[in-house]
Amino acid sequence: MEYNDPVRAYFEEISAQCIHYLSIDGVIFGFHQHQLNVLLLRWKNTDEWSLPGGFIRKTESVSAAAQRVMQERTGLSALYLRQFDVFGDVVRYDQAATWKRINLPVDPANWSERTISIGYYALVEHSKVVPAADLLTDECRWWPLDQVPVLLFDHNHIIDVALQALRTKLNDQPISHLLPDCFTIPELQRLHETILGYPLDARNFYKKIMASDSLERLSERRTATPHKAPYLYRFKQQPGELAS
Amino acid sequence: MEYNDPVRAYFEEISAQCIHYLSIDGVIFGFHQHQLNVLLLRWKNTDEWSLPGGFIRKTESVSAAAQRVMQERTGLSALYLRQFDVFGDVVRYDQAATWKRINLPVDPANWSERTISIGYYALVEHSKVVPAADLLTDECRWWPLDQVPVLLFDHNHIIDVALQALRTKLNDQPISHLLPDCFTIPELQRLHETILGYPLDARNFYKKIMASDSLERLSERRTATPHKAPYLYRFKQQPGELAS
DNA sequence: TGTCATTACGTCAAAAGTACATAAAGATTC
DNA sequence: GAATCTTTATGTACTTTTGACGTAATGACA
Repeated sequence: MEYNDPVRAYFEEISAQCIHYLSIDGVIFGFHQHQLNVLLLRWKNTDEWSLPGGFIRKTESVSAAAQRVMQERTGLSALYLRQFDVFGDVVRYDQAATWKRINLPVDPANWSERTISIGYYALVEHSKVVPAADLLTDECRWWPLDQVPVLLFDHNHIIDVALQALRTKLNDQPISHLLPDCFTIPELQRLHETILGYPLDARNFYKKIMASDSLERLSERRTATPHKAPYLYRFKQQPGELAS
Repeated sequence: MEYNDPVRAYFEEISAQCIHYLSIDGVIFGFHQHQLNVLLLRWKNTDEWSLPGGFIRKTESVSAAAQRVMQERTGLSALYLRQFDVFGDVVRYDQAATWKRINLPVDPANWSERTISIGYYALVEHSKVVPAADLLTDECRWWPLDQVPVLLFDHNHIIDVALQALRTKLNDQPISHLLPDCFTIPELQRLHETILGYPLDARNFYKKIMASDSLERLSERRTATPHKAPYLYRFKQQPGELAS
């Protein structure tokens, strides 16, 4: 209806330059005000939301495609990305109903009958993100994880699986990429509590983090706090991983 | 050269019925004589080996395709499968050299310039497997993991990644699917030692396994052993997972 | 000056992990 | 048949990790 030439050109470009049947879905996690957030997109002239995603160009690696897609929505480069699952069922959601919800000018006989999606999650520093919508969407913004609406496609399910993968990862190692470079121990604790979904004992958390020997304490403290000023810390070596 | 009508028909069928650019590679692990083995295929009229693999039919889920591919090589159904990574680089290996090595009648301009592979590993009971070659191969057999030759494509790398994923999984839970239904504790210990790559203390291993409370002891013992007959055990509930 | 929430670090006991002992079972050797 | 040898099954003692809880210092605010 409201779709114009750029949109049609966009679809034609995808058709011509990208790998059919295969897409990337990205769960971009941010941490803000004691809550895990995910970045969602609102489709043009609708109230329907979905995860960011995209297709893989024929001359582009899968991980590069994931980087590109996530980068376009966040404005950030060198994102921390992890491939966590593949969503490859033949019928992943009600396609006819979905096309209706988003008013897409798609000829079902023409556009792919089926898409296999490679799931990536990204961990980003919330405050650095500048959300940007794409050609098909009007709005890109953070949603607190517990307020995410019923999404398009099977994206609620994909978020669930991504969160599960994130929790599993947290059991092994402290997670840094969701926080600014410098942070306090209590802030890190809030993050862990939020991801895990249950409270932790501050004293034991402190001990465990210290025992892991992965942080270095800076001389500064966090000022402008109503209480005792906590020390700032930084991860010793940014656990140097970029893509899968 | 040696390829005949069935092979050409096979390629045409894949072209017509399967999803291009996308394949499945399967690392089928077996355990035999204190060694981890993988099932490999020798390509027709060559001494070149590769992992089993295949393409995904347009009306088939990815996990079903993985099941089918692995089932065809092992003769087993309801395999324990895990998707462990996606291999999506644009250039995964030297394609021209590879086509030469396997003498395939492939027109490079025609056949896919690039394939993204979804990696699955399977854990199977070695003795139950009846290795079966496919149309493109002459032979299918077990290879001890530490004797695997230089494989076609990037398959040595894929095996490395699969093994790493398997080891990570082992840290969380004892692995059952590589053993027969009934087994002794020392046999289970050998398996764990083999996967991890280092020896374990029998007494501590016994204690840990017992503490996990996942085994039930049968009244029988393993006879025909040159030493004290060990008890047989079985996993309490086959950790009921089939596909991803 | 005292109150109060919060941080930073401490204590102690239970649980889990690690090193090392030992006795019983079955085959082999003398 | 007795002694030997290897392997299994279970035990003990010590160490490290984890979990519950105590408390003093800090800084804002009443």
